[in-house]
Amino acid sequence: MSDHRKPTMADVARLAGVSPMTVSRALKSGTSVTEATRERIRAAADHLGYVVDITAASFSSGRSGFVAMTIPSINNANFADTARGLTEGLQDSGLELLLGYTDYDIAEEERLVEAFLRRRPEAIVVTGGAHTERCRALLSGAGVPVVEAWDLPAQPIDRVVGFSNAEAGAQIARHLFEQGHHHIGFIGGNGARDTRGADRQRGFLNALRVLGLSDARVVTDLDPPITMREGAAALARLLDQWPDTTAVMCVSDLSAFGAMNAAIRRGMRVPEDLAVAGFGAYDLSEYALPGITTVDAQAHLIGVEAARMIVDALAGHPTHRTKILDVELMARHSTAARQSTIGELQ
Amino acid sequence: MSDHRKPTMADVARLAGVSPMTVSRALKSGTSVTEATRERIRAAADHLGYVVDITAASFSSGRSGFVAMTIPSINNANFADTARGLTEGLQDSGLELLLGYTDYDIAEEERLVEAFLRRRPEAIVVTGGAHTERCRALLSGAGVPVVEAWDLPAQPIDRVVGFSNAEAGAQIARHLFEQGHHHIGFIGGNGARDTRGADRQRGFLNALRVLGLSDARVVTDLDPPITMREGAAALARLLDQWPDTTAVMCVSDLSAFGAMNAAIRRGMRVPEDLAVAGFGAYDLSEYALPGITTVDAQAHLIGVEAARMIVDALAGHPTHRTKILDVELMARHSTAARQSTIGELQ
DNA sequence: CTTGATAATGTTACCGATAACATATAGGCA
DNA sequence: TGCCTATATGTTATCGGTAACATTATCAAG
Repeated sequence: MSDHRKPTMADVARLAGVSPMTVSRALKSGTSVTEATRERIRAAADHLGYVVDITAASFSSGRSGFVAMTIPSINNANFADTARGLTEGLQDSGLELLLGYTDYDIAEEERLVEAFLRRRPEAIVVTGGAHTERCRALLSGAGVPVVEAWDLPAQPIDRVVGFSNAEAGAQIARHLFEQGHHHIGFIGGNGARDTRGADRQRGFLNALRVLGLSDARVVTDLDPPITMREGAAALARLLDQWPDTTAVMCVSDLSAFGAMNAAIRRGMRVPEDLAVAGFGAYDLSEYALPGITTVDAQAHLIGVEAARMIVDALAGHPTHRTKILDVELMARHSTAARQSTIGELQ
Repeated sequence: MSDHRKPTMADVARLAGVSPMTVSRALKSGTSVTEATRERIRAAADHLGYVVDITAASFSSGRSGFVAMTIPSINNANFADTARGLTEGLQDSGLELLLGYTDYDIAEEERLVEAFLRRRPEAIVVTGGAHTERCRALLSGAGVPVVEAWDLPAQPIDRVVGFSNAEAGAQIARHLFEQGHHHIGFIGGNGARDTRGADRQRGFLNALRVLGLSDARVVTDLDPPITMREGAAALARLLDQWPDTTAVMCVSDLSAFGAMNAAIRRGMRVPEDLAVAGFGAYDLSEYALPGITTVDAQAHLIGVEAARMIVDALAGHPTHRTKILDVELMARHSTAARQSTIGELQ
C-alpha cells in the first residue's frame, strides 16, 4: 500500500536525522545509543512501517541468527516437545529455530541438511545418529556446532544429547517379566528407517534373552511412523502367529494404544489376558483406559540441553560434548499383574 | 577443515575457468548453460566443497525462497496436516516452509509475524482470522500474499482458505438431537484465545436453540490447548452441575477422548449413558473404544489449497481470493442411539 | 559463404545492512 | 580550567550473489 519501494535503513536515518549506522545500532539492544536518539529512530521506523531486513543483515554480518533442526515427523508429541525445549532454550540468545522433517528417511535427511546448510545456520540439531555418508560429511564440514539428539551414536559427529533407547527397551522387558509374563512379544517398525525404535527393540530382545525367554515374537515389518493403525494391525498378526502371547511391548505409545484397543475388540481383557506397554509417555498413555505403561524419555529436556550446549558452544565456553539423560519407567494399569498391587493406577 | 575461508562462487569460477555469473547459472536449473560447462562447474564446486550461500543469493535477488506460516500449536495433528499439505504444494516451486507457533495467543502471533517479516518471506499463511490491530497492519503492508486459514474471517486481510467452524458445531448439535438427546452440553476453551473453537461453540449452541433446547450446559473456562486433561476435568464439572446431561460435544477429539474416559471411569457407559462427540477427525477418534463421532475439517486439503493459491499469486495468475471447504460429519459409536443402527461402526 | 536468429557466456552495477575504524561529545576529576 | 576517559555517532569498505544488459559462439537456411 506504500508507494512502492520498501523503506530501508537509509530512509529511516534520513527521517530521524542520523546516519544509517546509528539506526542499525538503535534497533538492536546492548549497543550504545542515547535513549532520546533511540526513541526518535524508533518513531521514524514505526512511521515508515520499517522492519529490518534480516536477509541483508545476516548477509552483511555473516550470522544468520537461526538454528536448524531435523525431526523425523512433524506430528509427534515427543519430537514436538524437544523442538519446544530447544526454542525456549535459544530464546534468550535471539536465535530462531528452523524445523524440517525427514519422514524417517535418511536420504531425505541428507536433502534437508543440504538445504539448511545453504542458509548458513549457526548450529544444527539432527534427530538420531544414523545418517548417509554424504550427510555425515556435510555435517562434519559445516563448521558449526552439530548436535545429535535422541540417540547415543557410536561415532558422534560432534555433540550428543540423548539417552539409551536400548536401556528403555530393556526396562520394559524386565518390568513385564517381573509382572509374571513369559510369552512376550514386540511390535515395531522397519528398523532401517527408525533406528531409535530398532535400538529399543534390540535392548528389549536382549533383555528377554538374558531372562531366558524367547525373543522370537516380533512383528516389525511396517514403515514408520508406527501409529495406532499399525499397532492394531500388528497385534492381530502377533496373536495369530503366537496365540499364547500374554504381554507385548510396542515401539511407541500410539501403537500400544492401537494394539491395546485391537486386543479389547477381539474380546481380550487388558491387562488380565494381555499386558501392553509403549514408549514415550504421551498424554495418551495416561488418559487411555486402562492407562498404558510407558517410558518417559524426557523429550523436552533433550531440547533444553541441546540449546544449552549450542549457546555455550557459540559463546566459546568449554562444554561437555555428550549429555546422557536417564529414562524413567512409568508403570500403569495396562501391565498390572493379575493380583495387582498397583490397581489404583488405572 | 578447509584452510579457513568458505569457498565462494568466484573460487569455483576460477577453478572452472568461467565467469562467476556462469557458475550462478550452472547451479540452478532452467538456465541456458552447455551441459559440458555445467558438468565442469559442478565438478569444481564439489571439489571445493562449495554450497551456494542462500543468504547472499536471496539478498541479491530479493527473493527469500520461503513461505512463513503460523500455527497455534506445533503438536496438533490437524495443524501438522495443514503444514504438510502446504509443504507438499510448495515443493515444485522450490519454496520452503518456515513454521512458527503462537500458543493460541494473538500477541505472540504478532511477535512472530514481525519476526517473519524481517526475513522477507514470499508469502505468509496465518491460522485463524483474529489478529491484533498491529498484526493486521503488518500483514496488510507486507506486500506479499497473505492467506488466512482454518477460518472464515468477516474482514479478510487478503486471501482465505477455510471452512465454517460454526457449521461444524451445528452439524454435531443436529446429529446429537437426531440421536434422541435433549440435554446436551459443550466443553471448550477460553474463546478469546481459540477463536475457531469459539466459533464451533457458537454454531453448536445456536443450533441447540433452533432445536428448542437449552444452551446453558457449557464449560469453557480453560486455557487452550484443550486436550485430554482438560476434557476429563471439564466433564466432571459438567456432570456435577448438570447431572442429567446425556450428550456432550467437545471442542476437539483430544478433549472428547479425555471426557469420554473420565465418564467411563465414573462408571458411565458410552454411548448408553453419555454420548460424546469431538472435532478434527484425529486418528484417535477412529481407534478409541468406542470410536468417537467427529467432524473432518480436511486439514491436509487446507494446506494444499493454500499452497495452490500462493503459487498462483506469485506467478501472477488471477485467482479466487477465498476458498471455502466443506466439513464432513463422521458418526461413530460414541453417539450411537440406544437402539443403534450404526453399531457396526464401533 | 553470408546472414540472421538463438544459445551461451561475460560485464557491470547493485541489493541493504554491518564491521571496523575514525571522530565528536559529555562528564569526572585534579 | 583543562585534560582524560567513556560514550555516542559518523565514514568507509565490504559481504556474495544475481539482474540486466552486452557480447560472442553456434548453427540452419538461403
